[in-house]
Amino acid sequence: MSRYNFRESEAKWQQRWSERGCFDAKHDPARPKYYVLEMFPYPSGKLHVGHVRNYTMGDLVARYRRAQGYNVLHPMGWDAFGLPAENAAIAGGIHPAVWTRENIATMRAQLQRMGFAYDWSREIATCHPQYYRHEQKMFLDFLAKDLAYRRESWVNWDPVENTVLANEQVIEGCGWRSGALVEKRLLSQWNLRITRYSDELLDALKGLDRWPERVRLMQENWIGRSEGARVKWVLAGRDATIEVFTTRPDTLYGAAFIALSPHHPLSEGLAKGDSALAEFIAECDRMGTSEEAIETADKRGYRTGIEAIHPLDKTRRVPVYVANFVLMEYGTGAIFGCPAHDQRDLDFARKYKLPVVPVVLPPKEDPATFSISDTAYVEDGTLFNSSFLNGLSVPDAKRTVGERLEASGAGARTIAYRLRDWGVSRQRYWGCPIPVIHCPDCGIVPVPEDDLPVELPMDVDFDQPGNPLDRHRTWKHVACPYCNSPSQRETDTFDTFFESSWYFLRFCSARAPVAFERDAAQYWMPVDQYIGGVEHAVLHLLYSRFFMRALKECGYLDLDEPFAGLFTQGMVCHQTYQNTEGEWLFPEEVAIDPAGRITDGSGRPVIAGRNEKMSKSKKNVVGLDAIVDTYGADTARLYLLSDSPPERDLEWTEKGIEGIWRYVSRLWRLVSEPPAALPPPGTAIPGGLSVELTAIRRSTHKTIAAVTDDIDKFRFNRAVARIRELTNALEGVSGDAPAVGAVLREGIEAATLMLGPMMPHLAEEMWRDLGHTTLVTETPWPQADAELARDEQVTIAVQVNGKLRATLDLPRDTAANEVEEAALALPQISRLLDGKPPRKVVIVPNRIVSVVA
RNA sequence: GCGGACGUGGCGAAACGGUAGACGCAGCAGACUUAAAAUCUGCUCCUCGAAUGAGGGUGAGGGUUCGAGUCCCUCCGUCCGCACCA
Repeated sequence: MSRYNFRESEAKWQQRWSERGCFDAKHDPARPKYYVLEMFPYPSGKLHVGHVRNYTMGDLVARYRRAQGYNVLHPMGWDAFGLPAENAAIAGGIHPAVWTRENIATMRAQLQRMGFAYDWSREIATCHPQYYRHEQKMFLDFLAKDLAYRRESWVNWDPVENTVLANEQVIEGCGWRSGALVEKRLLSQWNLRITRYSDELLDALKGLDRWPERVRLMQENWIGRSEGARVKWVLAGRDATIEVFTTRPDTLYGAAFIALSPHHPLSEGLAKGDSALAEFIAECDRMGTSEEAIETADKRGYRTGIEAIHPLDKTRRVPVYVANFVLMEYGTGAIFGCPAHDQRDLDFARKYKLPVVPVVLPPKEDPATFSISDTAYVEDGTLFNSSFLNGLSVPDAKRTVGERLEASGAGARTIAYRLRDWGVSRQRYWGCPIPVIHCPDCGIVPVPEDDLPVELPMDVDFDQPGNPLDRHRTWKHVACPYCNSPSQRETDTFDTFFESSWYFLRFCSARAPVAFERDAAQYWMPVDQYIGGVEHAVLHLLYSRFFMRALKECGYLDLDEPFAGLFTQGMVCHQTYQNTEGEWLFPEEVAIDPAGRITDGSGRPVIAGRNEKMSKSKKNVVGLDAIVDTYGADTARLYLLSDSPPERDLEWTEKGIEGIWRYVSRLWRLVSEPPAALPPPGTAIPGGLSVELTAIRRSTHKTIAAVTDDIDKFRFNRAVARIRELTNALEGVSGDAPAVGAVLREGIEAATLMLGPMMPHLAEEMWRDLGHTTLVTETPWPQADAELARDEQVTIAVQVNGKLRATLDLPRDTAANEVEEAALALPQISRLLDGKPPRKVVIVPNRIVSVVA
């Protein structure tokens, strides 16, 4: 029995595809295009099987769409700037550029071994000056349109590493590497004005009907639109006002206090003459911003002694507090508290013994007796204790009070967003330099376009903590391009999400002297199918949507949304193992001894832990190279597609991959030793087939229709199951008549073509063995013949009182009265009816007869 | 606290409101082997039964329907996102 030699075969077909340029995308407006993209990887080292699941899905889509006649763009590149490269430099003395280049070479070779249908002529690496020069230009354009600006903001500062940390890099208030307690620091940082598009980004989510509902919801919550009002409160005895933001202007008559953020200008002003307040503010700053710090901290306030005059009733006054729970970054940095109808305000009021006056009466409550105890009432009701608002519902009261505030100039209805502008400055070396110069005379000036790119210097050292650009002897010292005074370059670099916010545009014309050619982008964009992890739901996926709008405003192109279709795939998981000391073990270090115990190979016991996402730190990774060496790329690909629905997590098991390998061998045997002799390609199938052969043909055409539908709907696991059903049936075909071979050939060819996007190498090998000289890669997707797929005989279920009692084989589309007659005549049915006529009979054509006794 | 998703055999999972468990993994039995591996064939939701068969079964409870894994309500559990957002 011959065995499929995947080693030879996979290398051979990869070479054929590459020589023929099968996957090079050509700009051709006459043809319908299809842009498939998987989120490009960070070149972290080596790929493990967990990494390649989404590339396998993307490749399936790309090859499938190509077979359907689309002009497919399917590129690959490298998100090549980032912290791990610098860490490698610090730890191993290797330059980040070298480390990154080597990793890219390794990972590119791994992807090529998998046989992915990428257009490698469009490969990009974001750390290349020919890439990042364009985003420096974009930044200058953003500056000109006021989409980029510099502002002081509070950041996470690691005092040991002397650098800013992202929120994700702060673990329980400490730096993830140094372990040092992270401080809040006020630093001058570049920001991108994403908030200019808050409303647009929110509204356009509705149109993204091929995005997962979950991701749209996450973005919606992240943008966090709240309708409310700004209300001005005049301070008694002072020539000043406080503006608060509220979503409940209807409860204004229930106001019991004003609370200011510790960073509110008024708080800071007052603190200058009030050392106790200054101390209170300092204490608030010391409080961490971690989840548990917020969870456990009490709501504390400092009473300033100032009173504010009620905007709707000049005779009423409320005390002004500075409170630790009020955020300067949201709304106006000041609130009014209505204890009766907000739980947090109620807790604060009880603590500081402030009055609790209900102003919304719940239905069926008596206004004379209704009072608030320890739970605020937040539902709808009828306004009372509220002057001109009395008797109104909450929505009506909101509108009425809004109109009144606007008429008197004391406030206005407005909308607040949770979304903040995007801080893009990083005190890092391995990133794109921010193209500005600090001149003592001209201030901060942009680098002239002709001087771009501002390239990273290569001669840097990582001996000391902090940003090497800052310490570089010459790089940062330049003359001001406008007045020639000695000046300094900005030494911060961009957040690496800057690069990934537009790389999909670069792929449209990857070697263009501009960021991207407008024509190419207008043809290829938007990405028709984007595939990646859900962890980017509000980061990369939101930034990219913002970039499209910002680039449109700067005249780069005329499109809003980058990704028309989005699919978020599940993770690949594997069992974890720990020894008794709690150290993690790689799967290959673990063995099962004859007694069935799990050991570490030298006999010491090992504890099998949870099934978790493959990660280096828990060592539950399966190397890609080892799998491809043992089973081949196609086997790995089919396993990743077949075992779980694509959106769900997949458990990688040795048994599972072995099962796929057995299937690969069976497929190989199906063509190399078919159960009946096959006629040459193109042999017509004779008429007058036997019942058995008709059934085989029907399976073939049904399978084509079902698999096509399944792939369209991203149900890859089901598509694989259908193909297996078909090949199982084909294995059972036998006979000597010429029609047998012809029908068998039709089935095997269809299966081969359908397997093409999943197991491209094996499919090519099978196709050639079937006698074809063409490539599967260049062969159209098979077409189902609806006529041939239709059943002539159907099995109809017969229920009595909802319970299945019998089945009935009848010709398709048998008349209802005949079906009913046949069903009632069945002995099992007539026995149950006991001679009485049924009360009711429901007939669903070709499916079911439901008898009510 | 707010928002969302999910709950089906030993396991991964299928199932336009219409025969629950397709397809596969694991397991059991058999064939081929001196033997093992590989391969092939059959069985495999639970209970009763030698068997035709009968009864039960999709986290729990209720409802709608001729008919509910699927739709509606209540509850339990798991997972995810956001979280002092006024």
